Amino acid sequence: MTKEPVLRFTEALVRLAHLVQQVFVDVSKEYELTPQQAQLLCLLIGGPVGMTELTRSLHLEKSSLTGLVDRAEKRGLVARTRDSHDRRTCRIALTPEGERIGALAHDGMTERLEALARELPQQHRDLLASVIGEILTEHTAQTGRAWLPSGS
Amino acid sequence: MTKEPVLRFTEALVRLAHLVQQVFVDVSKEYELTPQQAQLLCLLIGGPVGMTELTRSLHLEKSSLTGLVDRAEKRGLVARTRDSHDRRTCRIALTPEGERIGALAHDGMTERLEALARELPQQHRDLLASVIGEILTEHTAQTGRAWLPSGS
DNA sequence: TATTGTTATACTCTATAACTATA
DNA sequence: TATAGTTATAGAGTATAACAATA
Repeated sequence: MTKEPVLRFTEALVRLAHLVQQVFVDVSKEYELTPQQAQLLCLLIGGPVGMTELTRSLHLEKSSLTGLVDRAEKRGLVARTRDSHDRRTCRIALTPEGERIGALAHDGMTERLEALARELPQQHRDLLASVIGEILTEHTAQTGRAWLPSGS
Repeated sequence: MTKEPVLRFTEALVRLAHLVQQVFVDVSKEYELTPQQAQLLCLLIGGPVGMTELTRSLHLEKSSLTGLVDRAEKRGLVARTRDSHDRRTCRIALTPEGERIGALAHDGMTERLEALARELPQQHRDLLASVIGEILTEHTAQTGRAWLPSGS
């Protein structure tokens, strides 16, 4: 028999999500990014991504993404590249500055999230990651890209 | 020895948070609420709360909260009440309609989050809640209020 | 003076609908 | 015609700074 947890399962999930979100917001602010911009940068760390794929990853309408990319481009963080045979499409790539800030933000968040669990025995940490993994493999697409949000 | 998890700990946290957030967004939309309005309603289910306490719970500046409450009030979901001896303060309470929608949204989210784990053995679910509880008790204030976001 | 909350302003984020360019 | 992306527009969310009312 397992000990009855203090928190209900759903409440634990919601509160954990809020905590992670707050880390995201705080670290983004440190680098003068909005959380959405930080998420975009983290998503692009693995290499350029097309607009359509980004709308799916970020769960955004294409026009919303256009605006997000516009503002990130104006700040010199990303650039649109047209290197495909289909001249309608474009791919979004990090600029050197975007690469730098994106890496800093990513590392900052990783550090802060690790810190959340610094009192946790390694065994519990692995357990948590494993069980979360069970949930995620059922409910999110596999893309291999780090920090891809939930959706397909 | 514990089996090495498939996901790194921080990546598991981030992706889980995105998944929960998406549930929040989806369910809110079902009831024609913004996620922020839904969060506000859920927070008020336990009873009226003052503006200052709300800014802390929601991690918002007071002016941002004024706008959020204004819009929720205009939709008939909440009402400002001035029942204190200090006539500067006000408390935000759910209207009957807000109570109704808030309960529906809360239950909808609970249901959807439970569904995420329906393939998980109860033992794993309890384990997850326990370990998350360990993290939360260290990093969030105790208020006893359901679905309070991370902060104090 | 200090605190509580609002107002004014500016910007970001988001969606819907209409549009342009390419396929 | 269909698809990829942009533009136009409207509304929500957020922060900073200045303000009003109360303590």
